Amino acid sequence: MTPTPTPAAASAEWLRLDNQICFSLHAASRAFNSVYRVTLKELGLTYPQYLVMLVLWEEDELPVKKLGEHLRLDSGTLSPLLKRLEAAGLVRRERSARDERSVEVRLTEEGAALRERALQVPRRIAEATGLDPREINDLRERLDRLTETLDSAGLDPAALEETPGCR
Amino acid sequence: MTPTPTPAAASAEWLRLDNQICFSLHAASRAFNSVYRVTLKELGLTYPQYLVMLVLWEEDELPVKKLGEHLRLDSGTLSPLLKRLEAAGLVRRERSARDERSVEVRLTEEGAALRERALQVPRRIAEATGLDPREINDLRERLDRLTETLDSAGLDPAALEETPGCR
DNA sequence: CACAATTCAATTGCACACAACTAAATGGCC
DNA sequence: GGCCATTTAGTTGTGTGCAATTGAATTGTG
Repeated sequence: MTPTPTPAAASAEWLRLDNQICFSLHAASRAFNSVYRVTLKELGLTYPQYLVMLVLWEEDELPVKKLGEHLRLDSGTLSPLLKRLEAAGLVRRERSARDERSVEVRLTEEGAALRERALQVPRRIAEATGLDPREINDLRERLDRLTETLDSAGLDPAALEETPGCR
Repeated sequence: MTPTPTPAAASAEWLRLDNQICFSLHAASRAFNSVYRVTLKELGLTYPQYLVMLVLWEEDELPVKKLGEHLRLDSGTLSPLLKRLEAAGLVRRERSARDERSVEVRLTEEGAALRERALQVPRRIAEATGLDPREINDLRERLDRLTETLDSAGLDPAALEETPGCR
């Protein structure tokens, strides 16, 4: 099938393979998102909002900055998202007294209470994946390692230089 | 650590596990997206636009509908995206003569020529993942199976009913 | 032929995601 | 104390992603 063809043909082959892998990741990500959307609809949360609530259910109160580090999201994404959560009555935002640059995000009673209804979400998602906990855990570890590798590769500008064939 | 605790505690544990898995997927997806963004910048393409171009480099011409089936995207996403590609001079859109509901998308010469410069993209991405082709293929297959399972689970409204504990 | 159901692309509205920028507050240094 | 670099949220602009709707074209049925 691929008997070490010419370099150009090999690149073309890679372009097809790449086609497959980026399709796969893109599709899986959106399929997951879709399942979460359906499941979270009755809680009135979007998927990213659910992620924020997950952190808050563990931490109870923390500045936007810390939230962003947990979720790898910047203020451009979090500011409007948190405003919507505040408008929904699930969180409060208030300037820190100690450091007025910082905004502390904390759960309202309503927000804390929502956790009870959210307890059923993970099981539903796990069922939808059709995987057992061991497989889920394995996939999670792979994805974490992949993310770490991608981050370190992506943030390094030198990586672009040391790649021959750019010109 | 988890010696078959009370049901409520078990759900709480799942909520933490779920925390991990959805973080992982979310982060991996965006990390990938980020690497593609950097790599595609010099081609003047976004990641979804690159996906569209990949299809067109294989198919050369096809209606928006088919494109959407390949990519699992609807016209709400594709219409503005294709307009941008057209504005960039990479594709042409024209009403089909046979069926005037349909819009045929085809590459311009410039769009076809861009393929040459895109040939180096897959290798860069593969390098950034730090995985060998076998591992990439394995991951791809897992993701494809997962997507298939998620889609069939998500589109079935009965799945919500047969889940006890919703009330 | 007429009419209803279907198909297809486009549009609208909402919610991320992220780059780039702004503005306020803080901390370090002289 | 005064000044400057840094930190922190927020804002703006662009580009998806998707649900819901619109409108034109086509197909099926009587």
